[in-house]
Amino acid sequence: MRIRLLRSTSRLNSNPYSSLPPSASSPPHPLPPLCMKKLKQTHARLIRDGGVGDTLTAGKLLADVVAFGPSNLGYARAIFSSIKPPLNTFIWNSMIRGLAHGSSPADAVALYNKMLAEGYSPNNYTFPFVLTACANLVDAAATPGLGLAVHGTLLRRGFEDFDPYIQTALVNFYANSGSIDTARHLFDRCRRRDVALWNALIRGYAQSCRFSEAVQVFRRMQDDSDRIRGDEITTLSVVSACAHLGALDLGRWIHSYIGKNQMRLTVNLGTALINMYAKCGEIEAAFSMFDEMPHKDVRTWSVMIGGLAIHGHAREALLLFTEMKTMGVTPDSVTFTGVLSACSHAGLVREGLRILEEMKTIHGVSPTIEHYGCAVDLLGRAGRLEKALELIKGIPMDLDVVLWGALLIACRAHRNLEMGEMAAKEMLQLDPQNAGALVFLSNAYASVGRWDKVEETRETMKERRIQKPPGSSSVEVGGIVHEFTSGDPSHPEMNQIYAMLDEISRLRSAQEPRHVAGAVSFDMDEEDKEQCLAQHSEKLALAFGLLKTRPGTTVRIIKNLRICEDCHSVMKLASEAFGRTVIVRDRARFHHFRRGSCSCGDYW
DNA sequence: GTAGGGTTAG
Repeated sequence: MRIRLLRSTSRLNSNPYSSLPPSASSPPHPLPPLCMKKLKQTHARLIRDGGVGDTLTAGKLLADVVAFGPSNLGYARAIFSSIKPPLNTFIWNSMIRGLAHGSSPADAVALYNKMLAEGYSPNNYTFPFVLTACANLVDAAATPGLGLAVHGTLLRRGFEDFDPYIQTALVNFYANSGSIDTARHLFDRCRRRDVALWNALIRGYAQSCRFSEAVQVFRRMQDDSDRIRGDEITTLSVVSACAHLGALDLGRWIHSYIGKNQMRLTVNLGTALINMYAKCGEIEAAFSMFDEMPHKDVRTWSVMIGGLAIHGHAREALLLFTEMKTMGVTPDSVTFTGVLSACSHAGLVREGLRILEEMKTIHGVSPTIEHYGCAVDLLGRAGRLEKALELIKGIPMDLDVVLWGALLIACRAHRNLEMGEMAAKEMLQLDPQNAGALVFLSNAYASVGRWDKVEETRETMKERRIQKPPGSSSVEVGGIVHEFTSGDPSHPEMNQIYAMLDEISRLRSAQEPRHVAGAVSFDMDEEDKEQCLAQHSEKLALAFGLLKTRPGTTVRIIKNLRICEDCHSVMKLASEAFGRTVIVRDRARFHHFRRGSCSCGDYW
């Protein structure tokens, strides 16, 4: 399958949207910087006329400035500190509000504490602001104490039970602080639930990577007696959850729900849907939607480029990147992650390195550790391990686990034990609990018969109580997502699944006699080889999908780890033998298996 | 006079 970008390439130098009606679009950037200028003029006039000395007037000015967003925080602070006491609650609230959305939300909490210390009384407006600040703290999960104290204060003052804004802010705070179950508890206790409260919980689950529960909450919202209708924000969160889950049927349903409820297909929604289709394996649907969007912002382009990248359509991703720039859209840090990952999945080493270089020199976007990670991945996959290591050594910032992890994966793929061992040790220095590094070491030592080292590594894992990440795969059959875990026999139809696996294995030995089930030459996959290869979760999902869908139907599998060589070849075989398209999304990318071969060209 | 919920990558 090729993405047909011919229309796109031929329109590189023209604006294809000029002929389209603007009705289905959002207005482009509505920010009016001129008004800020007007506010400053008002301020000047107030100073001249002496009106700024009036607390009420100064408060209004402050609130207006804050409403413009965090870019004017310095100015807001100056106004705030020029107001002579006694202040009123409105002024405190406005300043806390401004700080809560700024780069240092801790300042908002500090100001709130100062307000209390000086004997001012917070009101029902104060708490949503300060709770938002607590939720926005850089590491909200590590410092829940501030928000908990705010919660205590508002309870003591009798606020919790009647104000929906405070309740929503609380749910949001707990969800952001890693306590989604507490958030749920509060939600369940609320008697009147409006759409924002539902949204806070849905997003909370999504943010905690509990996507199925996010979807469940959305379904419950549909059935709720209050008959609350979802809005754009609800839809954005749910579509995003579908993308993570790979739940195509549900995603399509939401798409039609948008139509049925006469919701406007805004740039944001369109972008979320494009992302959903791409992440659910429907790259062509994603592309045609992209093509039809009359207005696109940087996210729309980034999502499409990233989507093409994970499907291995690197050339198309690069073409789109060029087109984006031609259209005057400035690429950002996320765009470059997509572009670099496109290069990486297709082995376009030279292009990738050039783009990494040009990020800074031409586009003024400083590479982050993630971009370097992509570059290490790019070199590593292509087998240029020494060059990857050299790149790592030249990185002008603190190295992280992900970066060494990229090298580790490359070492695993290219059987470089020595460098892999080094990378794993670096990872363990940064994160002693890193399961991936320890599993690698254990498998790698086993592969060369270093049983003493194997034993030592396993002991370490036991001592540190590290669990191997279980491989799990899901397959959607009739709108229901079935999940399988490696070696877990608990599925009620396991006998049939095993029978199907046996059949595949017979087909296989007939075709490739050297591949007797379970025999592998080199023992360095992501999953532990103690578990029989035959029971890798994607094989269970494949067997189930083949059994439960009509002949000719595409089988779609989502897997949490990278697919191993053995499973990859089984998928190829099954696509041929059963005449099926099998689409597997693993941790890194998509594999489309058709007629015995894979879209990745065995490069992954 | 002021408020809560937002999509993209790794």
